Amino acid sequence: MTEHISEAVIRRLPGYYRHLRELEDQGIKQVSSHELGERMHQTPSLIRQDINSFGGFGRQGYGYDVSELKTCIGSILNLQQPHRMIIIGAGSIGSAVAKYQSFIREGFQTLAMFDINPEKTGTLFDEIPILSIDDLELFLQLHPVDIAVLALPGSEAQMMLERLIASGVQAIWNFAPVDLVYDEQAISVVNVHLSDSLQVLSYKMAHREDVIPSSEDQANGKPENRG
Amino acid sequence: MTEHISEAVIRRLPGYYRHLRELEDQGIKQVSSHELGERMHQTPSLIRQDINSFGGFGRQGYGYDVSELKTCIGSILNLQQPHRMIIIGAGSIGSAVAKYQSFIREGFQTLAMFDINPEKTGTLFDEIPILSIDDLELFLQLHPVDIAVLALPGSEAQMMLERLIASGVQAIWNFAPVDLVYDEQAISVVNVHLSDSLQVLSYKMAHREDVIPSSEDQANGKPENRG
DNA sequence: TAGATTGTTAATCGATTAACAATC
DNA sequence: TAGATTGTTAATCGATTAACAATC
Repeated sequence: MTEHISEAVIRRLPGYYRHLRELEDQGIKQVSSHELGERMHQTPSLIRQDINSFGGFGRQGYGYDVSELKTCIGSILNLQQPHRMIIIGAGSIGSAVAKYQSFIREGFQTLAMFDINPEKTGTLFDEIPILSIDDLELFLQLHPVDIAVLALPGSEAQMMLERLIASGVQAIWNFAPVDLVYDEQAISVVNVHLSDSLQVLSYKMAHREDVIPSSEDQANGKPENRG
Repeated sequence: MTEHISEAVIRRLPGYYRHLRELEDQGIKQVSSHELGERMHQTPSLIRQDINSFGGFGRQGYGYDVSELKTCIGSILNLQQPHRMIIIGAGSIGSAVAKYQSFIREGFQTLAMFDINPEKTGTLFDEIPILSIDDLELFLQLHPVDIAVLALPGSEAQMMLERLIASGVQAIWNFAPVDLVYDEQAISVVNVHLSDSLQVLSYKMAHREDVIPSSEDQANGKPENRG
C-alpha cells in the first residue's frame, strides 16, 4: 500500500479525507469518481488516478465505499495514531493553534507551550501550561513529542529548529515567515506562510479581470471554481 | 508588464519579495540568479525563467538590482496600495489574524471584526471594534473593504461568502475548513486550510524514511531542502 | 443483460532544468 | 579584454486529461 505517492496527490489527500468524512456524516455509503470530483472541483479522471496511485479499490459500475476509502486515506496520512505537540511561542498565532479544536478531534494533542516572556511562563492557557523556553530540552527529555509548532519571530526560527532537532523532534509546523534550512532526512517541515498567502490574494484580486473566460467556458456554463 | 504570469510563478512571488526585502535590509544592492536560487532552494535557471516571465530586467555579467526587482514584484502583487479588511469571526483564528503585525507593515488594515456572540459584540479587541454580524451589510455600505477574512465555522462559510459578494467584497481569505463554491469572475478566494497542512506534516513524518536519498545526492552533499 | 463506473494506457499540457549564445 | 551572468531556446520531467476495454 505504501507505493510512491506523488507530491501532488499528497497535497490533495487531506481534501479527500475531509469530503469523505462529510459524506460519512451524511450517511452516504458510496461515491463515484464523478460525484467526488464534482464536490472537489476536480475531473473524475484525476480522482481515479489519485485513488489508484495508492491502490484504493473501487468497484466497477458502483464506485468507492466511503468509509473504506476514508479509513485508507486516514491511515496513509497516519491519523490513526495520536500525535503529541508542543508550541514554541505563546503569542497570537501560538494561542490560536492551541485553541483550534479541529486538530484535537483528529488526535493532535498539545502538551505545553513555551515562551520567553516571564509574565506568561508559569501560567496556564486553556489548560495548557506555558513554560520557559529555557526548560525546553528538559521537558522534551521527560515528555517526547512528535511535532513542534514554530510560532515565534522569524529571526529565532532557525536557531530553534536546531535545538528541536537535537532534542529528537520529528516534525516542524512552521508559522515563522522564513525558509528554514534543514536536512530532509533529519526532520519533516511544513510551512504556513500567512503573509505569502495574503499576498497571493492581493495579486488575484488585482488581476481578476485579466482572466478572460474563453467563449467555450461561458457557453457550457463553467464558472465554478476549484476553491 | 502584465503578461500572463503562470500560477506556479505567482505562488513563488511572495517568497521572492520576502528574500529581496531581507537583502535590502542587509544593504545588499545586487543579486545574481545563482545567489537568489541558493537562498530560496531553487535552481538559478528557475529564478531566471520566473523573473523573465514578468520582464524584470537583469544585466548580463552583473545580476539583478535588489530594490528594483523588489519594487517590481511588489507592484505585481499590488502591495503599493493599502488594503482594507474585515474579519468575520472573533474566535482564536480571527483574533490571531487581527493581531498579526506583519500584514500591517505591508498595508493591510483591519477596520472591524464581526461575531454573533453578544458578549463580544460592542467591545474592542486590540483597538479593533467587534460588531454584530447583523450589522455587516450596513457597515460595508459605509466602509467598503477589499478583503474579508473568513474565520468562522465551516458550516457558515458558504452562506457568509454569498452575503459578502452581495455587499461588494472583492476577495476572501478563507480559514474555514471547507471548499467554497463561487464564480471566479465575481470574487477572488485564497484558502488557508490549517488542518490539511497539519495532515500533510503527519504524512511526511510517517513516511520520511521512504525517501531513500540517491547515491548521487549523498555524494555531492545535497541534503538541504527547499523549505 | 444493460448500464455504470472503474483501472489503466496513451495523449496532452505545463512546469522545471539544461545549455549556450548574447552581452554587460 | 576576460569573466560573469543574463535571456532564451530546447530537452526533460511530471502532472492532468482523454479514451476505452474490463467488469461489476
